[in-house]
Amino acid sequence: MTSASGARAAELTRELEASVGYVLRRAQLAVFADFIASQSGAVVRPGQFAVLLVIGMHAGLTQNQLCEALAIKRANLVAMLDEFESLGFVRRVPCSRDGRAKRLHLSTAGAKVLSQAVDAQKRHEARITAALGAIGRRQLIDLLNRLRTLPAS
Amino acid sequence: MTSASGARAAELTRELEASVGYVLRRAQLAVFADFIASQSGAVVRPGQFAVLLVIGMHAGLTQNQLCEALAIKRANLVAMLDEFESLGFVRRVPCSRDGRAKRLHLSTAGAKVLSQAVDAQKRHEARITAALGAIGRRQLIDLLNRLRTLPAS
DNA sequence: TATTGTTATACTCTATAACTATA
DNA sequence: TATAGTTATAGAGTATAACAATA
Repeated sequence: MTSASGARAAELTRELEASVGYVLRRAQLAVFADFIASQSGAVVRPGQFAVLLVIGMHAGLTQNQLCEALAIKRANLVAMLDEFESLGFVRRVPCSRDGRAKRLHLSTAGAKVLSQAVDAQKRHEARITAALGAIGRRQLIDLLNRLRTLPAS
Repeated sequence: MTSASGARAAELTRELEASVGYVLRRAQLAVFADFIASQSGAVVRPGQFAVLLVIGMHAGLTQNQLCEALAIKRANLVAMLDEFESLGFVRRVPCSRDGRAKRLHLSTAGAKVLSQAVDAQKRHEARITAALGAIGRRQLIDLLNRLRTLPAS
């Protein structure tokens, strides 16, 4: 145990710095902040970016498919789509084959916003590559993907 | 662009899987879920664990020092410490040298809860090491630490 | 019966402004 | 004046239960 007198911030977290969860969380916050800072004009948050990108790349997918792909709850997608629809970025189109489902499409305005966000994201990823190197970036993604399938307990 | 008909979840996120931010977030959620699942008895969330651990390892540090170390807002620490105090885990002791500050200490009960949480965290980290290997784990932490200092813009 | 989208709700995490008491 | 802790508040993110319409 260390005396608290004169303790500096870096010292206080020494034990936590060896914890994957802690370092992972701090890095994730920094990356998201950089993602936000990279935006110009209309600001799209990471979750919104993911939704717009998947709709843009897979026009006509249903809300349920989108939720399963991004691991978000159906109930939580509703408000985001309501906002995108009110901004004229996304259209919900009744599915002809299944009267319960709605297919999602980007409007021209939505495609433009997505395009700007993609440009910003490229600058953002370029800063990450500058920090890690291309090889380090690839290693990081591989290591993170291994964590996504941790045994349930 | 891919047809949405018959699209599977894994297909829909193909573009995002190359994004560090997306993979990082998904991994962070999985790691935190595993951290929670590793607990037995009293459940401590990751943020609570960090607070208890830093107090336990650096008894007598002030709330402000704790906040700077963990990058949390002073205002947001108050409720957590109120809860810990009401549970008898933490004591706030007026600082003799600075009448504004309060020094933090774990009670015996708090130390016991922390000890159990540390045991759980060791099992949690062991699962991570099993998934990544010791070398992969070290590489991951190094790569993540480089992301924590991304240029502001 | 089961599923899709929806509503309502609640809890956690985070952020800002303003207050108080001290320095 | 500046700082430490606090209060109040608001915005995101996430989770569950229940409902209507449809399968």
